[in-house]
Amino acid sequence: MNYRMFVVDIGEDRTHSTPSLRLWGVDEKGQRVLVRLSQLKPYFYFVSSTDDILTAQNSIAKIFPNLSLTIQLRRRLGREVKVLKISCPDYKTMDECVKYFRKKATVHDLFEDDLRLSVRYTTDLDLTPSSWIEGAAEPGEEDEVKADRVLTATAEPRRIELEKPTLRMMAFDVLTLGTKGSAKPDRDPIRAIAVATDKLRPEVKLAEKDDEQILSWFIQTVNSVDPDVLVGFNSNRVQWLYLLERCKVHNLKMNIGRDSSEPRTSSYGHISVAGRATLDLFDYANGLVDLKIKDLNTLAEYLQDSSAESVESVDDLELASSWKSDDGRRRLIRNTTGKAVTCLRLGRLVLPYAIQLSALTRLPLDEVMTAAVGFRVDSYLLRPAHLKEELIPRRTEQPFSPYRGAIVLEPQPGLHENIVVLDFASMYPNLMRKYNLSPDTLIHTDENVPPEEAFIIPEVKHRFRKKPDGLYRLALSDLLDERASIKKELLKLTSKTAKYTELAERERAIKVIANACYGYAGWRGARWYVIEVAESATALGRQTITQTVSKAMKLGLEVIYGDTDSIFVQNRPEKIERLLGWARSELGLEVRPERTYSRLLFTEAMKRYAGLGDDGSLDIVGLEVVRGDWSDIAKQVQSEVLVSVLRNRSIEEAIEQVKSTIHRIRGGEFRISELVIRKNLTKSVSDYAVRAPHVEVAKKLLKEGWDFKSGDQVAYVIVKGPGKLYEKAEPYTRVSSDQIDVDYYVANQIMPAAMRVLSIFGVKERQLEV
DNA sequence: AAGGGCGCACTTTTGA
DNA sequence: TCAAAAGTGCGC
Repeated sequence: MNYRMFVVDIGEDRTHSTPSLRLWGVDEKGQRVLVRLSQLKPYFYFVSSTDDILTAQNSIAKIFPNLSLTIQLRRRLGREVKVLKISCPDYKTMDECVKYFRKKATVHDLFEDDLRLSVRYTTDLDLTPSSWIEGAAEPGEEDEVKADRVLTATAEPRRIELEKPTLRMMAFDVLTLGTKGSAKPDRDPIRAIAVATDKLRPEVKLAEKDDEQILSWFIQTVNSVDPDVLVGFNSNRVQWLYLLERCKVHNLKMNIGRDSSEPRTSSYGHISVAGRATLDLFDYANGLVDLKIKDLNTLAEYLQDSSAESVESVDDLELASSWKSDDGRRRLIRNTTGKAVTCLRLGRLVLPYAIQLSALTRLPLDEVMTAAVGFRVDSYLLRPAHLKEELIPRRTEQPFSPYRGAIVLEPQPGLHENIVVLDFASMYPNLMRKYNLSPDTLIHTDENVPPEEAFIIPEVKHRFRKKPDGLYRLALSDLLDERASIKKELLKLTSKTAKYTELAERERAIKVIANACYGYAGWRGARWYVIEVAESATALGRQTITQTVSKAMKLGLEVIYGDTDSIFVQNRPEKIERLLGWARSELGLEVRPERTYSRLLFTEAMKRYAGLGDDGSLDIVGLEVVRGDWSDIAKQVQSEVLVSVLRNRSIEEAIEQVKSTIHRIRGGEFRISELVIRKNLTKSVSDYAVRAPHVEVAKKLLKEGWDFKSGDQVAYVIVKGPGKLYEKAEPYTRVSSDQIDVDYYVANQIMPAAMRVLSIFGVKERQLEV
C-alpha cells in the first residue's frame, strides 16, 4: 500500500529501544496521517588520529561486539580520510558507545555523533519537512493517537511535488497580569484565554474563581479542533510556559499532542507539540529588521493586515490598573479575543513563507522560525555536505577573531540631482561561487599546489582550489540558479494565485539563505567556521567595488557615494550601459540600476542620506527618522524637514515647521507618546558598566517586581529635575505632561534631528529657536 | 544555551 | 574641559 502526505511534524520516538521516527501529516483527502519509520540504525564516525584504522577497528570490536563496524572513505575539509562507521542497534548502545568514545578520543576524532535522529534521517534520506512525500507502508498500530490513519513504512519515503494542502489552524492568546509587577505563574492565575479557528467563531473564556476551568476548556478545545498549526504571539517563551505552569498548579495534564503528550521546550527554544506545528509570530517579527517595535499591532501593520485596528497596545505596566475598572476589564478581554483573531490572520499570511523556509532548510516548521539565521544555514548545509561525503563537524564555540569587512566611500556632501544607484546582484554569494571559496577547497599554507590550479585572493593571499566544486559552490549554485529560474517563472504568473505565492515565498526563503552564507562562514558558532572564507569574500568585495569605481571614473561618471556592493553615480544611460557591460564581461558579475533619485541629499556622514524618487517617493536611510531610539517628535520634525527640502524645495518651509513644533511643545501641546524613547537591553542590567537612562529605568522597575532581561525594550521619557540624564528618565506610563523636561526634547531631540539636515544649507540653530 | 558578519554615526557617561 | 569608552542601532 502506498501513502502520500504533507509532513507537518517529525517526532523521535524513544519509548522503544529501537529508534523510530514519527512522521505526522495530512494526505490529499485531508486526513491526518501518522507514519512510523523504524528500523533506523543510529551511527557515527570515528577517525583515528594515532592508530591505523584496522587496528582501531579490531580493538573497538573487542569492547563492543554488537556494533557493526565498517571502514569507509569520507572527506575531511576536502581531503580523503579513512573512517570507521560505527552503527548501533539502538539508542542505548549509541549513547553508551558515544560516551565511551568521548572520554577516550579527542573530540576531533568523532563525527556526526551529535546529530539527532530526525536530523540524521532528514539528511540521509532527503526527507523534507513541510513537503509532500510518498512511500510504501502497511497498517500500523499506536495507542492513544489522534490520526485518521496510522501506518508503518515498509520502504524509505520519497519527496514529491504536489499542491500545498490546507492546514487546520488555531490561534490563541492568554491574558495574564501580575498583582505586583510582572505576572508570575506560581502566584497569578490566568484571567482569560481566547481562541480563534478557521471554522468557529472566536471564543474567549474568563477565569471564575481560579483558572482551572478555563485551562481544561483550552485543552479540550485544542483536542476537539485538532489543529495542525497552533499560532500565538510570544507563545514559545511566555504563553506556553505559563499555560504549562498553571496546569501543574492544578494537577492538570496538558495532553494536547496528537499522541496525548504535553508540549515541551525543544531545540532553539521552541515549544514542540507532538503531531502539530507551533508558530510564534514574535519569532517572525524578531527576524524582521524593519520592524522597530516587536508587538502584534506593528506586525499587523507591517503585513498590511486590516485587523491591526482591532487590537490596542496596552503597556504591561498598565494591565493591573486597567483590570480594576469594569471598563478596563472589558477592554482587556476584548483585546485578548482581538489578539487571537489577529494571530490567526497573520498566521495565515506568514505560513506560506514558514513552509518554504522549513522545506529549504529541512528544519521542521515549528523549529525554523525560532532558529536564528546561522542555524538555518547550518541545517541547510547538512545535505550538500552529505552528498559530498564531507564529515559533518560538531558545533563548537571558537574564540572571537575579527577580520576586515567592506568598503564605504566618503559621500560628497550636499544636494545632488539625477542620481542612479548601481548594485551588484548578490555580490558575496556570487563571489563565493566564482572563486570556489569554501572550507573544503581552502589550501593550507604548507600545501604545495601549482598556482594555475588555485584562486589566489587579493590582499589576504588565501588560496582556494579551482576544482572540485566546494561545499558553498555546490550550495550557492543550487540556490542562485533556482532563484533565477523562479524569478523568470514569476513573471509569467498572475500574482495572488496560490502558485504565485508559493514560488514568491520560496524565492524569499532562498534569498535569505544565500545571503546568509557569507556571514555564516565568519560566525564562530558555525559548524563550518572558516574565517579565511569570510575574509576572502570581503577582500574580493573590496577589490570588486574599487575596480568598479575606477571604471566608472574612466567612463566619465562621477561617483557620489558607495557602500559595500553599490555605487551612486550620475544618471547617464549610455555610460552606465557601458559600465554594466564591463562588469558582466570583465568581472563576471551582474550590476543592476536599482533606484534613481531626482534629488539626493548627503551630509558628511556615511550610511546616512535621503533621496527623492522620480515618482515623488522619499527614501530615508540611516537618519534619525528610521531609528527606533529617537522620540517620535524628533523623527516627525526631521521627516517634515526632508519633505520640505527635497520635495518642495523650500528651506524656509522647513525652518517654519521646526519652529512651529518647538512652539507647540513649549506651549505644552503634546502627547506623552510623542516623547517616548525606546532602547533595548543588550545584556542583563547588572552587567552594565555605565548608568544609562534605559538601564536605570529597568532597574527601578525590576525592584518593583517587573521582569527585565536582555533583549527587552525599555520605553521612557525625560522629566524635569536636577542631575544626570539617567536620573531624569522615567517609565512613560507614569508621567504627566507637566513633568516633562521640554528643554531636553527641544535641545537634544528636535534640534539635532532638524539640524542634521538643515546645517547642510547653512541654517544656524538660533534661526530655529522661537 | 544561544540566536551570521563588519563599518559607521551618534549620544551620554566616565575619569583625568 | 575634553577625549576616550560604553552603548545602541543602523547599512549593506
